[in-house]
Amino acid sequence: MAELEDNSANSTNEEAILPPLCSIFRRFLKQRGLKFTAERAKILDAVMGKEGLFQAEELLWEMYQAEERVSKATIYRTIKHLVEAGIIQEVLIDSKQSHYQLIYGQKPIDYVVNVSSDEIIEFQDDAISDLCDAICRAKGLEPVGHRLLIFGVKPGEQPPE
Amino acid sequence: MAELEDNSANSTNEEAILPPLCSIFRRFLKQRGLKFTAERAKILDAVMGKEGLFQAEELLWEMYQAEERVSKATIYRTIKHLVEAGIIQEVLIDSKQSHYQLIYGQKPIDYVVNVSSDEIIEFQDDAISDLCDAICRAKGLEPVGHRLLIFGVKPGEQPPE
DNA sequence: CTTGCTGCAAAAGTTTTGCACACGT
DNA sequence: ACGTGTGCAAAACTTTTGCAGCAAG
Repeated sequence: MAELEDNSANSTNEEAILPPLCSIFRRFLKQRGLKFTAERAKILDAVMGKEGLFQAEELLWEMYQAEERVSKATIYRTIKHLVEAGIIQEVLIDSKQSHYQLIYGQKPIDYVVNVSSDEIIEFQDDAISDLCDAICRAKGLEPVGHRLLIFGVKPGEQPPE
Repeated sequence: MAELEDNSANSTNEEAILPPLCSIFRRFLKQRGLKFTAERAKILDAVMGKEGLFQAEELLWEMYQAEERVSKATIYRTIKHLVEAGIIQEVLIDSKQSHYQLIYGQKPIDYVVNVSSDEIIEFQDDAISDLCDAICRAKGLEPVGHRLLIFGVKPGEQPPE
């Protein structure tokens, strides 16, 4: 089995000292009586290499290119586990396809979507995060994250009133 | 053709005096050289009767029950126009199915999702809306809306760390 | 009348599942 | 050994599209 290097801290998250992602995942799997297989290791590796958003088919294609052949079914099955492990998050941008992003050890990333051009701008804003946490607690729940898309148009191109 | 009653203000929005939704939609269609048909009228009617979230198949089923038979294809085609007309909004909750909600004349509704139970709590918060608008303008875009989901767990049931 | 619309069924695209065999623990 | 995982291909589902006849402007 391909033992993973300990490249847990990816490029967008260098400040915090966190347990290696690979260990996190193994612990999660063990705790559920699931197994850490070569395929899951490869997929985790591929996910760690992604910056920003990615899609299941994209991952499949890139792994195929990199000669890391894993079946489509396994990708989808593993993505589910990664989401449950809190390592990646599902970000819904359009309804046709799921997008994911690495979240382990990262602050929540939100998006401004330019509906005129489909351009997507990432941002992080503590005021938003704090407000979301407060709202969540006000509803009696402990916040575990949020997902925010803000839609805007280029000034001058108002949408239908 | 079934001429619509002027029931434009639905139950969750009684304060503002807005042009009837039906007129809004007709104007939108005319402006694009599209036609206002009996089917579109029936679908708009069904949408106006919905409170909160709904799905395409749900609408289809309810209309079927109400003897307002419209084909699946027409539902989907009309939903697209309603979104473009700014009458309904797509709300992405899970990646399997699109959810929609009436937005015309309504303040943006956001959601707190209890991931332990899949319960969805609606809320409105001006601070969030204002902050979103400000962030959007800071990116050089004119805000047209946003979509926010906050995820929380029942205290005591922390998700995997 | 011209152009767009509808319904149907088939297509398309993503995600899931059944099964037989292979592999962690 | 036992219980999961994997790959494959087929299935399941939502959403889209082509086409022939129909209807709105």
